[in-house]
Amino acid sequence: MPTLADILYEFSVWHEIGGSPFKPRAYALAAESVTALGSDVKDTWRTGGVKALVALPGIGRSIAEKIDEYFRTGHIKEYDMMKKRFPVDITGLTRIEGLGPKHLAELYRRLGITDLAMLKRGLTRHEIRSLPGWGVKSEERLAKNLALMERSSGRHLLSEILPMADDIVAILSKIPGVRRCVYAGSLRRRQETVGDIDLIATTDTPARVMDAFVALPLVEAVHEKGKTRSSVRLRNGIDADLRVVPDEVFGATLQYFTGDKRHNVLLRERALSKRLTLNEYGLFRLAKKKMGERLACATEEDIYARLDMETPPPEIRGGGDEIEAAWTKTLPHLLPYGSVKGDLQVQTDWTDGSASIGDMVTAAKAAGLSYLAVTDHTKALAFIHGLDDVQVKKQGRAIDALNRKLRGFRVLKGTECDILRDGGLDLKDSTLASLDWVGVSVHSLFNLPRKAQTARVVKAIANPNVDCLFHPTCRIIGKREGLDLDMDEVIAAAKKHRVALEIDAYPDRSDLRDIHVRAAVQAGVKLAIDTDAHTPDHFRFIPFGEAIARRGWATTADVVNTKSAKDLLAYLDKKRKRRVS
DNA sequence: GCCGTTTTCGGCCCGACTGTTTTCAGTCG
Repeated sequence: MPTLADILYEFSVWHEIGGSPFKPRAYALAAESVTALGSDVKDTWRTGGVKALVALPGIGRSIAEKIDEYFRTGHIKEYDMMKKRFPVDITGLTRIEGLGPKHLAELYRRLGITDLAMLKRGLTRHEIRSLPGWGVKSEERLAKNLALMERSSGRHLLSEILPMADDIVAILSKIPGVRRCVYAGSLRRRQETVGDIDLIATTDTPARVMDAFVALPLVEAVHEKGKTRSSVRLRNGIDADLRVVPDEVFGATLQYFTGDKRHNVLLRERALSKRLTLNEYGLFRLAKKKMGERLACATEEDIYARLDMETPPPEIRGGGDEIEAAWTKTLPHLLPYGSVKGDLQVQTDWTDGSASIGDMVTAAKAAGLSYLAVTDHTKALAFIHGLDDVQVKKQGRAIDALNRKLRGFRVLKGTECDILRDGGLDLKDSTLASLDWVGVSVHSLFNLPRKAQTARVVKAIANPNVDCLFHPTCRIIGKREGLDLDMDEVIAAAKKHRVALEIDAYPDRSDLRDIHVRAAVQAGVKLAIDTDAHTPDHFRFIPFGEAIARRGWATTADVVNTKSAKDLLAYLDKKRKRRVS
């Protein structure tokens, strides 16, 4: 059975083929909404049923009932019927650039093409060029884009793409005639994964800049090349789009291409309601359905201000309630980059880290931090020689000795204590009570059923010696789904026991993710932003953790390690009085 | 099908690029 998002997307394509004017958009937006929520759609449904689903953006009565049917029965009758009448691998085929609903319908009706293999056969036999509206060029283009799709590397972790994007921006900035150059899109919004690189350049000589762009050595193939927009495949398998505009409309273009799509649709609808129209060249008055005077274009702030809104930071532009908050001028003051003062999850060569405590301190200092917590694994992780109670005490004495030598930097004694099968902990309470910072986490039995897994985690954080739940869901992006946890229950337990939830910034973890951060913040649960550093080089992940916090609407006050070491220890002292020793 | 600082009815974002078209349809972001 395809995923829920795929099904909604296929409905959208299906209605597009059928010529329905507005249903395609409705289903497409619902599909995006479901994708953005991930597994939490099912949680929402489980706790609130159809009624709770309707409250989600882009989901109304009709779609909510289909989702309900999907979760209850594993099928959607209307979808199955649609599939019978149009047995086409819509999701698979539309991954090819330039192949949309109308073409799919044509290929199926005239040639019976339903999947990639049949499409390839049609291409080699040159059956496609003779279809009405098609020609040799469009057939060749389809073949080229199919090959590019097969060699595409899919979505990438933000941390992989960001340095690459910085390099490309630097290269483009040197093209003669370029005044400003930045990246926008999902990169600027700091989404956890990025599909392509959206670039904006301003210039008075667009043609020259475009010629230079598509001729760059790092460009492997050109999808499109126009006067103001070009799209290319880079040699590393990633697509990049460049938009070129006059410098004076930079703000409008930046707003437009930062997105996301739903945010922009809502914004433009809001503009329309004020008899204005918004595009990548500015915000204009609308007179007799024609564009009139330009009201704003230089900066994003100008545009939002003319719509009587605050400017939402890019990280929270998702087409949800940031629009409402911007309108009512109640946007939160998100935690600024550079706010984290210490890293509270660091592994050393006492277990599976690569460097000594001293070397990690040196690297943390160089990264601008003023403290770190040494949190080596515990003995349940035998294969990496996790520490037992005696070794933890011994490490503590080593840290005391190191602290006596350090100036302007503090090393906290900590642990990443394993959560055992029954929710018990891998170190004695007396050992835990002797530490400055106790993190706990799951490293085994990832597939326990939801009820048992939730009970296990909740029991662990109910231990009064625990300060933080590390990488709470244990997902690994692209590899491991993560624990089946009732996050509402975990968040409620964290609140009750005053345990912080970690934002593990290690790129393929990114755990908590944005929506759970948001739920934690709304519940008044504190967060810790850590890198999970295993080498000195890993402290560079901190901004990625800060980005997740920002996407979850967190402020400085929500994150415990924005405090100085002294304030953090004072804060933890209040908890320590309740500890069992 | 969704949605509401104009609305429970009647609206629904906007422009660039391509190819096959002599004025536009399809696709994309």
